[in-house]
Amino acid sequence: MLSASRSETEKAAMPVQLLKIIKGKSETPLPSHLQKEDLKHLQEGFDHTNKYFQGIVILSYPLTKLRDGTDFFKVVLQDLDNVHRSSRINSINILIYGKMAEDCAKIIRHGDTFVVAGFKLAKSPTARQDGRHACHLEVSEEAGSAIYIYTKPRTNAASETASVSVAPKYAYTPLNHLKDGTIVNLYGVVKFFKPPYVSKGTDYCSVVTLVDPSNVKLTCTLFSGNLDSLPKIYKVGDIVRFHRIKIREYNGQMQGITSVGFASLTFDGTVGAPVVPRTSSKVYTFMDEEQKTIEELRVWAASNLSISGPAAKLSGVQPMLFFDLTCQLVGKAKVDGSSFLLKVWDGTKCPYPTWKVPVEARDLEGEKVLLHQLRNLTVDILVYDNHVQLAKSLKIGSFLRIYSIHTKQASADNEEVSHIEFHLHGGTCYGRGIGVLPESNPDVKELKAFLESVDLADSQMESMSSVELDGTFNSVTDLESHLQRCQQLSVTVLTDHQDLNNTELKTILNSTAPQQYRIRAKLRTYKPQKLYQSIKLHCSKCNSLQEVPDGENFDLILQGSTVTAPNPELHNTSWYDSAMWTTQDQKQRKIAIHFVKCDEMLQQPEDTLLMIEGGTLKEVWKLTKRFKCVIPVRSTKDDLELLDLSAPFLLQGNIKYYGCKQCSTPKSIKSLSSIAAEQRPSWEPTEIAQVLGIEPLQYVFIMKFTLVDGTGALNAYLFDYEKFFQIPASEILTNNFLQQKMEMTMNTLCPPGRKLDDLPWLECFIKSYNVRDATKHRVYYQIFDTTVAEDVV
DNA sequence: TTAGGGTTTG
Repeated sequence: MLSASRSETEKAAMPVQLLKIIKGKSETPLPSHLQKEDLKHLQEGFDHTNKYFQGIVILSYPLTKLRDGTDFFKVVLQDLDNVHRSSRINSINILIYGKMAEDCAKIIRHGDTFVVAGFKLAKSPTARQDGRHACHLEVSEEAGSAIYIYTKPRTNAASETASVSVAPKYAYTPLNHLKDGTIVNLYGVVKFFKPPYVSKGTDYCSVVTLVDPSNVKLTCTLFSGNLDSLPKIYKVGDIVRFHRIKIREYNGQMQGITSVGFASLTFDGTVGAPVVPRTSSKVYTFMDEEQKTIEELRVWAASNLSISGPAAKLSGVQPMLFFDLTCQLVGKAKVDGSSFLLKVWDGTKCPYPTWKVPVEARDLEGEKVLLHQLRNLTVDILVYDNHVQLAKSLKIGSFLRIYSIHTKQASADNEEVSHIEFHLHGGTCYGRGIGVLPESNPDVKELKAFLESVDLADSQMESMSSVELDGTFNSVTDLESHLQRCQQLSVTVLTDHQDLNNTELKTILNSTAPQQYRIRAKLRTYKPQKLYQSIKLHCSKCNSLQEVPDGENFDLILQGSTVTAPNPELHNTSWYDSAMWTTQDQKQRKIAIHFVKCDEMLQQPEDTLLMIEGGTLKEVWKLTKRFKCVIPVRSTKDDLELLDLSAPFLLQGNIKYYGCKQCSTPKSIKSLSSIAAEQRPSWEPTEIAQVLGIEPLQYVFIMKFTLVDGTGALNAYLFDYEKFFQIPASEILTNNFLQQKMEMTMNTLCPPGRKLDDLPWLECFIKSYNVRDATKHRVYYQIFDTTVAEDVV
């Protein structure tokens, strides 16, 4: 009986799902706009928009149907925060209607933590009899409610005996085990995608190619009449979970296609980013196992998926290329039957004159004042054919990613100089299309912050490339002569091997690896174009690479650590003095700072290492300005300990030092006392890491250079801590001057908008090496013993 | 049904 209802559950396309819980705390955060509401505030007349109520399931009733056939499910939640208070009333009835009732009934279990948002509050007709809260909460999908259920991992045995229902346990098929004619659940890393577009039939279509650690590719063709139910993929590297996708053989290869009940979750593929699913489902399962899968796929993808294409800014565009642009829509206008105009900006200025598509003023939608203010920063993008319908529906002010825009150099008869045109051609090759990004997207947040910082007075200047603004070049003529010089001499030099002769790229490409060569070539293009994206963290022990975590992530970890108050028993020891205070605000946060003594003496602030508990990001940051080193810690019962290794284990100056999660075995904080015993400790990060059992990660530039020399083209990787650019990779993220310097260097090595003939030469030393796995063998190239020429930097 | 990845030619 039970097993029958279970298979029914799985067939019924029912994503009822659970979020995971660890150490009593959910790791999957609720949407940030939601705020917790106390039981006592659940009263008529209060505004409950953007509020959620959370309680423990203490009772649930069988799923029933109302007279009109609607499913109905009632649960009772207890507010744990109120259990020990004087108020007698600490439970409330929740009435659930429709599909949500059915979904919840299937997975809910006594003791689960139940979160409800978007509820309607009404007088409870049974309050007198049941002694519960005077109001009840009504929830349904139609009312826009959302339910999140946090559950502890349940064993199969537990679910077999669960009295209410059985949580569906999904099995996921690796991509190398897919069989024709089956319907499966799977995970994959997005290798390629076409954002949803209007098909020639009745539906939207999105094509997605996935890979997984089996190294097998699967291209899926997804259809839906509802744009929202297609996966919300924003970039290559995103991770998806598909439920109930049908597998078919097509042209000798497996292919995925939507089947009844298809559902998807999409996750940011960045290592260390919060694991928050993007989905249109209000209710879905998500447990420990799933989170682990995402984290593993991220790590796998970081070292196995090629770095995503250039995410160019308008300031970095070159003629005759295709690129993706993240931007904001400022205006739009109809042009003719087969094309439509979008006016967008990203806060930077295109270094070339850009074309303006003539349209009737009355056809132009958008705020006139803003369109005028931004006239020198917006560009006109003409979209064609199948993209017109979607473009028409876009809202002014929304944030877009336009994929595979084509830049074309052209000149009108009445123009002396050529201009650059932006086209989004018809068709969907290479993922060409338009995607709308939500405001919660990290790239949008970054763009918004940048747009807000743009000084419109500056943008009125006729030309604003970073090179000219830098002040090094006083005029365009200076820049020209500088570049001319670069065309004769090499812009890079070898630091060794000067006696070797050059080898043509063609010869290298036809040779076996491993070997080393001296080459003379031009840098046709490079990735990533956003230079800060070239900075990664490298573990020299396990050789892994990871993204540099963002400040937001650190802030969250710090916030999480304030849950544990400093333990006064650990204060004032032989090797540190402690100070503790409580903030005066509502939160009454406790902060403790432990000043490490050297040779039993306190040092000058600029020589002092301190440990902090309960601090905010801002406080930690301020301390780094005044003290030599800051180590964020938290109290345990009998010792201080480092925070999670997703946070820096040490901050020194502007630099955050991270440890490798895989290779570190954190030791007791007491180990630091061995350095503190020295008379004048230098507090070297490597030494601190060593005594704390941390394998430090090093900041490194990773770039892919496409080099050409007339005989061939090859991609060579640059893996550089400092030597090539003569800029320490560890410092560039926090130093504007160094960022400008690096941008200028790249503009010299590969000046934007130049024909191949006009590019400067680079002298490089490269080595080839083999990379083999079960199915493939490839030869890679890496640049080494090379540096940017002195008069370039 | 639609599309089935591998740039338009405005």
